[in-house]
Amino acid sequence: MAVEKSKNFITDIIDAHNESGRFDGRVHTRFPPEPNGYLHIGHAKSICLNFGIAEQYGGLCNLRFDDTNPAKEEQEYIDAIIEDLRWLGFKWHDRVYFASDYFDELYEMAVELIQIGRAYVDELSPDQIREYRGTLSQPGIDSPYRDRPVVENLALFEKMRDGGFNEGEAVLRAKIDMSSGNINMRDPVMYRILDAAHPRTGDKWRIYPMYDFAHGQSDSIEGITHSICTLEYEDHRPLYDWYLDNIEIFHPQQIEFARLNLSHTIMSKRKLIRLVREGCVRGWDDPRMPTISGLRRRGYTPEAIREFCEDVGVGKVKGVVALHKLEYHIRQDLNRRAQRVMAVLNPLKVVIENYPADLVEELEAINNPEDESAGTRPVPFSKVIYIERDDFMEDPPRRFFRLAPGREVRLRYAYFITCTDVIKDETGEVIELRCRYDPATRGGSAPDGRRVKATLHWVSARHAVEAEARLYENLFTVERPEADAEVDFTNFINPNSLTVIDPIYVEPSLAGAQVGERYQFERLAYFVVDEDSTAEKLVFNRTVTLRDQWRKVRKQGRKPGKPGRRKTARTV
RNA sequence: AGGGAAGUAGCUCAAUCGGCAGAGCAGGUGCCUUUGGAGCACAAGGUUAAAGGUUCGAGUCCUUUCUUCCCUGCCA
Repeated sequence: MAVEKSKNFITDIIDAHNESGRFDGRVHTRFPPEPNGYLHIGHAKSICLNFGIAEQYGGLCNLRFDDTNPAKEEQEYIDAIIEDLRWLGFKWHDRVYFASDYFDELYEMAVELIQIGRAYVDELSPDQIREYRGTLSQPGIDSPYRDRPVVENLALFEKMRDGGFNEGEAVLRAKIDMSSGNINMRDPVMYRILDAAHPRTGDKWRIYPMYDFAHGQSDSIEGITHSICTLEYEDHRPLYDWYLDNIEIFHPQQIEFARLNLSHTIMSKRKLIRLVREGCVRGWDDPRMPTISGLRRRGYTPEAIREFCEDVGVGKVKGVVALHKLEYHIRQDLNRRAQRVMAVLNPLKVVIENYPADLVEELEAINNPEDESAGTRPVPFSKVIYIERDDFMEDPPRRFFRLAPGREVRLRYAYFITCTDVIKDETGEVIELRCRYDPATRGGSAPDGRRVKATLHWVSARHAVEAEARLYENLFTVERPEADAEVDFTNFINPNSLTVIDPIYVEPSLAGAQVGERYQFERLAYFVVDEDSTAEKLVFNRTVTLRDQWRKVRKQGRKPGKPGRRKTARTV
């Protein structure tokens, strides 16, 4: 497959570097997740960007875990992140690294900064450090420990490393400028003491580097040329540059872009973890979650996600992308590849009175009209079938073309039928339809050329397979659940985000469906077989509905009804 | 007078050296149809945040103003 040539402000910068020869034409990026949660669609944008740019320029992209905080990071997340990246289809070969791989080198670099008088051990308490830092509009004050001699700092830093201090009693700080307008430059902490075992280094260390001290140097060690990160690190770039310049090692270019925000969902890891821990969803891979694993279980394809990221583009403007856009891409992809089947979610029994009671016909159905090679399959037809309850109205409004008393419609791949009778229970609810079929319309077309306005999907009652359907809607009822600082985002959780229908009736060809297989239930939606499926019962997750123009028609159809209300209002 | 960044269609992004402001999605209208799907056609959508300046000509260059966002973890 050809590499898509995308152009954006980052490729402009790279092009300029290539012209000036700053990196000798080399392009080497990295994707640096912190293993403290699962990857989500926002990460996908960064992943596509970093791996995509490397591919586009014939360069490389490393996978590097930013594991500098053992208090928050776990092996479970490392494994999940790798699985998600693989699934998305990106390859880093053997270039998977960990910031913790560089703890020894980082330590030596810190010692070097102490030796040239640019770092010192501070014994101020955390609270004092905050006070001394000043505020956004007021400069900070130098720590009383700021001007210790080099030898003392060296000894103290060793003491930190060797357990001579407790957590919070001492930190190593860069000596930069306590009056800087950029708070990151007010003697930032380089190392802190953490009494936590690290998933990879065990208990070898009790001091751990801060992000700012680890990231740039890790980039440098790996020979990264373009260190692409999100906008909130713009303020950190001077510090990124300062460390590299003062340690005097290879200097990559940090570039910041606007991370992805999606409407009707949240992207903050801290909040996603709350959804999981507070039981708002069934786990990180709940199909309602914006996580990669959630989208996977929902039935999304890697291709659709990648197309989406490409479509969204890269810029520096913070905005919110409409969820519609993601849905557009999964429909686009699934329309091409998903096999069509018939399934009835909300059944209405139909008895075809003039059809022989014991006859079963095998009708030929097209598996995928978008892909002839997908072939056909037989679908059994018999006297009693189920149709969708929504496909019948006893008193149909204008523009409702489906079944109604006396009306003729097509049963897909089967026959034209005409509704002759409506059977109701004692409450007046329609429980069964009586219809007659035209034997001459077998396959779905009339020899006399007469046409019908609607085609209905159906399932033979005798042959129907019972299954469970899980219908998902947006997890949140508002576009921006995080926008209101006063109201906790959990208040906007959509109570109807999951609807379970059990049973639904699916055509018998689905009997052996495998977990992960994607289908289009004709006229309804795309579904994927969920891992909760058993030999006895299939479970289908609704990935995304088909675009439903009837909904629009119905909305407009209400308008003619409104004048009546207005009339009433006027007369009152 | 804290520091940093961003303002182009409802949303996300384009616009070469300064040369008639474009695309995709959403929304609208219509056509077509054995998925009311898919597809196709058409129309609409803008004082490029604002003002001033330079210029034959400014989204683009200069000045000022406005709005929004980020930054006061021993998180990343």
